[in-house]
Amino acid sequence: MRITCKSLAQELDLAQSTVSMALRDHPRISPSTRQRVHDAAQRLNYTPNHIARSMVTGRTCVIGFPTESIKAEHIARLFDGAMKAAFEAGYLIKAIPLSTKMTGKQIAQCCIEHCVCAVVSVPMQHDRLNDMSHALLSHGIPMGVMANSFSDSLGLRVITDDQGGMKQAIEHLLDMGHRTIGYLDGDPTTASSKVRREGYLKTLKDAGITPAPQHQVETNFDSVQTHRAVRTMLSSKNNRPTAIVCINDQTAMVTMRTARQLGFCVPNDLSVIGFSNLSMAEYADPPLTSVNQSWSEMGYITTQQIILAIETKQTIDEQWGQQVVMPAKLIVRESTAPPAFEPSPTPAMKPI
Amino acid sequence: MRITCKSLAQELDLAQSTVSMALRDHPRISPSTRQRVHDAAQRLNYTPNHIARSMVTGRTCVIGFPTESIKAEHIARLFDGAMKAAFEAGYLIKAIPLSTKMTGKQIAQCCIEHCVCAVVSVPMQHDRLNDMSHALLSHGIPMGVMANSFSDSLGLRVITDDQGGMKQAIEHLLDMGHRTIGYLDGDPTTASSKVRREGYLKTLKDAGITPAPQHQVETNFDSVQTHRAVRTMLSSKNNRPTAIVCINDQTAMVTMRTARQLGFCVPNDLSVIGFSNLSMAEYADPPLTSVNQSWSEMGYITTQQIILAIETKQTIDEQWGQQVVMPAKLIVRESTAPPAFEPSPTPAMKPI
DNA sequence: TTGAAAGCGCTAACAT
DNA sequence: ATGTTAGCGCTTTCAA
Repeated sequence: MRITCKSLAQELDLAQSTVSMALRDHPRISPSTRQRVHDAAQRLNYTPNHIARSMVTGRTCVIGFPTESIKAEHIARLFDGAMKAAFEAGYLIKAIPLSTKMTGKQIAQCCIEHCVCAVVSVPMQHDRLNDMSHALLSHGIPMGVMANSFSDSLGLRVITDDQGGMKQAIEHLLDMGHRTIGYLDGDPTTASSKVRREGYLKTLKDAGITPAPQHQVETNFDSVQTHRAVRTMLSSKNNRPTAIVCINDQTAMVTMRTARQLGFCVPNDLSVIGFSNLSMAEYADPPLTSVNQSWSEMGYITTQQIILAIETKQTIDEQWGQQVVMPAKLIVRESTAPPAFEPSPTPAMKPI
Repeated sequence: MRITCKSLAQELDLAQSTVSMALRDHPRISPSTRQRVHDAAQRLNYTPNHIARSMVTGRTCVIGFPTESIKAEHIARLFDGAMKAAFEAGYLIKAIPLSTKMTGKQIAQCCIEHCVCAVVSVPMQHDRLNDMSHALLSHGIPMGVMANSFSDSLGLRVITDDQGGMKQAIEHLLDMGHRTIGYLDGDPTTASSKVRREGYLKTLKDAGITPAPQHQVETNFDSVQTHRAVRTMLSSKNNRPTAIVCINDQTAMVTMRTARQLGFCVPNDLSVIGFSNLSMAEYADPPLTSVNQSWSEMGYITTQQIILAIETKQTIDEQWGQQVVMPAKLIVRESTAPPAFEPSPTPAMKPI
């Protein structure tokens, strides 16, 4: 059924090893033989068997991508970048589906079973990542972590400059004249939340502003909590923010919707900024100003670097603790504008 | 370095084949030996080598998922579903990145090289799909096609009931009293476009309504063209639609934004319906009524069925032309409402 | 320049 | 109930 080196060799009355080498253009095969082999391969529709090759070389040219889901846009983009970097280097990505209960060690085990040359990981809890990293490295399998802002080092890390991104967002608002800037956090225990909030606080501090505690609210990434938080902030008669910066785009979308329900016009009465620049930012009304994170590029760079590490046979010590910081960039759209010159009177609140 | 059956066998002074069978709980290995082997495997941290297994069984338990990109939400969801179905059956998904120039035959070649047991394909041009399908099937590799509405059969197809979905959308509007319903198409040459438009026309016809030609516009999935089309439709003094149904959610988002720019209130002055129910529909303002396509489920079912085909060794004839139709379901949110009782006067158009 | 042989880690047929 | 052997398709010595 399937044409193999062996069947080609029989066909051409050559040794199987000769065929194998000819197909890979090994210099010690004469040009004429090489040509004959190539012709026959073409004619008989020979397809190399990468599995068999892996068997002997011990290298599969496959990168594992463990994740619980790939639905979320940022994960899909990481995967996309990883897939492209892999492809360019002659590698392929195998998705390793995870259940929430799997430990880091089990994930590593799973990757090892499937003979991946390396692993690139989406952000996950610190302990899990740490366990996985150690289990993997003890088998000599390098790991890269994408978009995970933890400060201690595990293998290669490629992250977004969260703090710098937040700084741009705040400075954009400051430049336009905003002085009362609210902040909607998600889950403040995550690493990127911490770093972003630091960016928010530090940039304001450098401008001589200390935000009121009631203007910094945790939403737990929940629409209802976000809605309530925005409503509370905007109801303040004498100290309402003229802008709200959000931990992500979903939160920003809910913020814009809530503001409009309350009779505020975005951006004239309230500026809103998101974080991540998901595709919905572009389609929002008004289009959402958001801090772009280069998800695809993070996937791409991580994979590229990890392949480099494999191919140059870097030792684990050499990879350990490497870090690449991808710049974040504020994409200014139409959800931000200078605050009204005179603090606009709070519009009549509509009931909800 | 890596513990193998062989090294375990040496350790336990058993035959390598005994170890192999014990690990897989073959009944003919005595319970005591089996236990010894399992204990040692546990202790020495043995990890099976799936590549080696594939080598001898000839089955890799890997499904190929060829695609140019995985960024788009619908593709990511198909992948997610496929990944989960695969996992449950002990399979894994390998992403096969495609460049736009690859022919169907080349794609098949690539899948074959990487020794996939089966292929699940995202929607693509008919000829490409057809070539791929034939090349694959000639090697005995079954293929499933997800979300591709072409009418001729290639392997297994799992599609959305596009026409039924569109019918629900139109009936929802008719039930609320709409009689002038615009339609924004994308690229009418694609199969799903055709089927959806048929759903639109047929449902209206059954209600005794023939839509005006100027209310059916092709946007080519372009924001600028969509904007222009909406503006034109809504400028009509005496025959403007009270609702617009769109080929996808992005088009619907632009429609809502354009309507608002023109001073129309969605849904009171204009109802808007999208198609696909991407996550942005939920975050839109107002939240977008949209026809849900079960992307994950399509990926899941396709993969499940194709694995079934592999494992029951279905002949190609048996798979050929199988089709599963997934129901579409209108998700009613807040972008649709009954039309104003008296045709509302066209609001003063704002300049753009 | 080419052929022969070994072996990657595993499974499965056959032998004991 | 366990051991021995062959072989999956390929790469890589080592011989000729």
